Amino acid sequence: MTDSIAKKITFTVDPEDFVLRHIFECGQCFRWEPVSGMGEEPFRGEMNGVFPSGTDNAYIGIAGGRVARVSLDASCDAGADAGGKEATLLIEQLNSPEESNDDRSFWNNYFDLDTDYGAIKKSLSKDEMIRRAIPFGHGIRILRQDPWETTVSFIISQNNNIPRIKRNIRDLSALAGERVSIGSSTNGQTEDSADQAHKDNMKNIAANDWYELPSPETLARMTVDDLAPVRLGYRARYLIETAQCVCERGLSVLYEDLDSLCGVGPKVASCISLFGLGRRESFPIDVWVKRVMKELYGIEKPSEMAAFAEETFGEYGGIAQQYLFYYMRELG
DNA sequence: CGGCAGGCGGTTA
DNA sequence: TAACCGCCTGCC
Repeated sequence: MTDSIAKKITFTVDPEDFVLRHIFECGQCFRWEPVSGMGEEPFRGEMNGVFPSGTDNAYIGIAGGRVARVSLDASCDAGADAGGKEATLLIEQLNSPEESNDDRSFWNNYFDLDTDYGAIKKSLSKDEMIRRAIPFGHGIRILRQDPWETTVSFIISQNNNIPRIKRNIRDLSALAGERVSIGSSTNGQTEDSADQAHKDNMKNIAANDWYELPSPETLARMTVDDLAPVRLGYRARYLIETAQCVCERGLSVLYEDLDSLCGVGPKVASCISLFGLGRRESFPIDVWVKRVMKELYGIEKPSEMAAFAEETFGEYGGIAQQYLFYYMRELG
């Protein structure tokens, strides 16, 4: 990474409520990868969520058209008051979108830094299971992601695994998205598919450059054949049809409207609401949650889980879901 | 080789 | 409305 062109933005955060690994590895986002220490070239290989030893506090990724390296310095100590710890969140941003005049407010919003997670944890701790789950994922925060990106991401996520979801999103962006200009990158274009050659070519592009997700307008004009190199499987048609709907009607904020999109059912609509629309009460029910609900609360019927979550977790259902997820993951 | 992965669409009772 | 099945793909 070329330090000279990076814009540095810092925030003071409470490390108890802010852990990059918890934020980026919980399955809410798919465009961040762990990178090794200061000053080194970022490594963006297929990590499958595994960290190189000792380098779990820096990530590189893209959000809101901004490519950035994000790190947290853990070397901090208590302030004079209240015994609260502090850490510095450092964002080294490599580019700025054309019309952006306030990158700082973008990241402040993206990481939802005005929300007091300590208070949320306290509220959720009224439930004994959540109280026990929190230590395993205490630094989670629900990011405020772009609704369209969230929609695309979670349509792709169905019946899929995280490494491939990440790869699909990256390849889709490389194939059809706008290249992000960060000053020193190579140029590359591909058109038709001699399959293997195209695949290799695209891998090279994706490895060296950053691309934004294609817009609804771009995707709506594409065909399943156009998207074949990305190897989305049956999800390609879902994406195109959804893009066409969004172009015609806009992306609704209503759950019922989201649910009616092609390739979007209850789980994906809940994820869009939670991760893309800031609806913290939204409680996505996936296979992991079903296991948790059975193991910890003895609820076996999926049809009863939403109501249970609403009663038990209320306005913070989505955040409770994240703590439970980490709890379950740790316990295996 | 079959099983499976952070669901959904479509079809049946 | 609940239960079932097939699905692209990649990895084990």
